[in-house]
Amino acid sequence: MDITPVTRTAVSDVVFGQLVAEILSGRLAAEEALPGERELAERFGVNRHAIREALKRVQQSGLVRISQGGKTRVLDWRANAGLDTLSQLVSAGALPPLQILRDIAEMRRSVAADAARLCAERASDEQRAAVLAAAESYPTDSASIADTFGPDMDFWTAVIEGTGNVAYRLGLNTLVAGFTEVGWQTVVDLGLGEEYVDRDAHIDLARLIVDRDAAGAHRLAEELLGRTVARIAAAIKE
Amino acid sequence: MDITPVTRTAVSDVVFGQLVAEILSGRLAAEEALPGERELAERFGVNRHAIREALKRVQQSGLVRISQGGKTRVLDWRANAGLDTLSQLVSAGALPPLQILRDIAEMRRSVAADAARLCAERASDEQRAAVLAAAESYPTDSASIADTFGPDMDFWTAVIEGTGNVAYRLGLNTLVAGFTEVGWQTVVDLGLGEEYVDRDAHIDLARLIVDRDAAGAHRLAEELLGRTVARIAAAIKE
DNA sequence: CGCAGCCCACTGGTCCAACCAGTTGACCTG
DNA sequence: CAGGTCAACTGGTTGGACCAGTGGGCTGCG
Repeated sequence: MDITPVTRTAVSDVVFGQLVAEILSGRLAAEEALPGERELAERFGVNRHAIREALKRVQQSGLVRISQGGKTRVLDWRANAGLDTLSQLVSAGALPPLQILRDIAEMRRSVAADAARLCAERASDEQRAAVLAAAESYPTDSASIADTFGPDMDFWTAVIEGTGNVAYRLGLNTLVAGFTEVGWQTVVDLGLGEEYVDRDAHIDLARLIVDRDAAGAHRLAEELLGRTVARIAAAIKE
Repeated sequence: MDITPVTRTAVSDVVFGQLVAEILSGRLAAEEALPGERELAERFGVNRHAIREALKRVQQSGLVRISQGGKTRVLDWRANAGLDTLSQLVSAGALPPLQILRDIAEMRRSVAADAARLCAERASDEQRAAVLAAAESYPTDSASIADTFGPDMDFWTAVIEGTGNVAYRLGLNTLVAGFTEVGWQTVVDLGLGEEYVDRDAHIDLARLIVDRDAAGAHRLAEELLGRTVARIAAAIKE
């Protein structure tokens, strides 16, 4: 027997999801006017308040412009949406999952590589020790990719924590959210993520950081994360 | 006479802002329970619906966990908030503006440098031409920093557009939003942003991109944006 | 006396209905 | 025909009622 916890979804969440999908997929073009709240409420078969809760969130995402008295209009999401919208792009089916995966991997590479450098440069002794400890928590060889996800998160979180850069910290959260949305089932299927299992490389990287070898840490991190980028790029080409 | 357009702020926006500020500033600690919606409505002096609209957005920002029947609890924003929360950090006064500025500048450096590389590698002819055109639109010498903001945005937008990386595109939006929130008054006051005015360097960079010199473009972009990072770092030290 | 189990008070979720407040354009007036 | 007026939209706000989970206190059985 396979039990999954029931997921009770709030109506406003459903409305939000559908509106976002309409916009990101381009079915609602930029500058186009949305139906009025009352009409949306009728069409969705829900109360107007639910529509408003959803609409406010769509606005927060930078996807529409709401103005009292006037109509609510769609914005060009590429020019106005924030990085947090990344994860919605997947579920909206606006872009092929593999492309989003590649984009995430590329951003991760440059951000994490720089983080490794900064961490080596200015992290405290405790923070650098934490990085090494996280690296050593990596499972040995035979572990499956799924089992490596946790330790990998811990490792990079420790590195980024060592930089003291909030933007990197929050950016990591967003990228992980986007990645999760794509689902690492895709990752497993494609045989991506060899890098994850490379325990030794992570320990080497941690040592470089502990030794304050900023340049070396930067180089190794870039190489390490570049592997994933290359794999995805290869998968796309097929 | 100095006329500023009146800004009519929705009550739910005010509530949202205050709640976010309470959380980001740490006055509401993680795992702490928020007052009930009915009590919040009474304390803010607004209707419960307004509270709910705000609360839903706070949830979307990853700052609270809402559960029907149970109480709404605060989350650890460093571990759960997305990059879009960056701009709120400023207005909430959770962190010194200069630190946020530094963090943004650092992230911009690594992202934009990588974007320059990728753009040189794989942008179409039209896209690379657009980059060059944007660079040439830079004002000459005597322009003030404020006047350079527009052209600078255009230039980097063109570069990132050339990479075809959505994550970079959306990330740029978020970083700019955060930067704007800090207010470039701070930037001007500190005499930061010499880089902005360096028209020649941008044209050189554009040429490297047009010539598909990925490594060269990466190096120059990193140097160019690194100037800002260094300036801010120096300002912080004082 | 101890504890299982019920029950109610409290949480958030949804709905209905009304009214306020800007925006817009059709229409009427001079 | 130019101008101003006003009514019919738009979103913004309020009140109140009720549904639906949660959790702790109380009750009553063993």
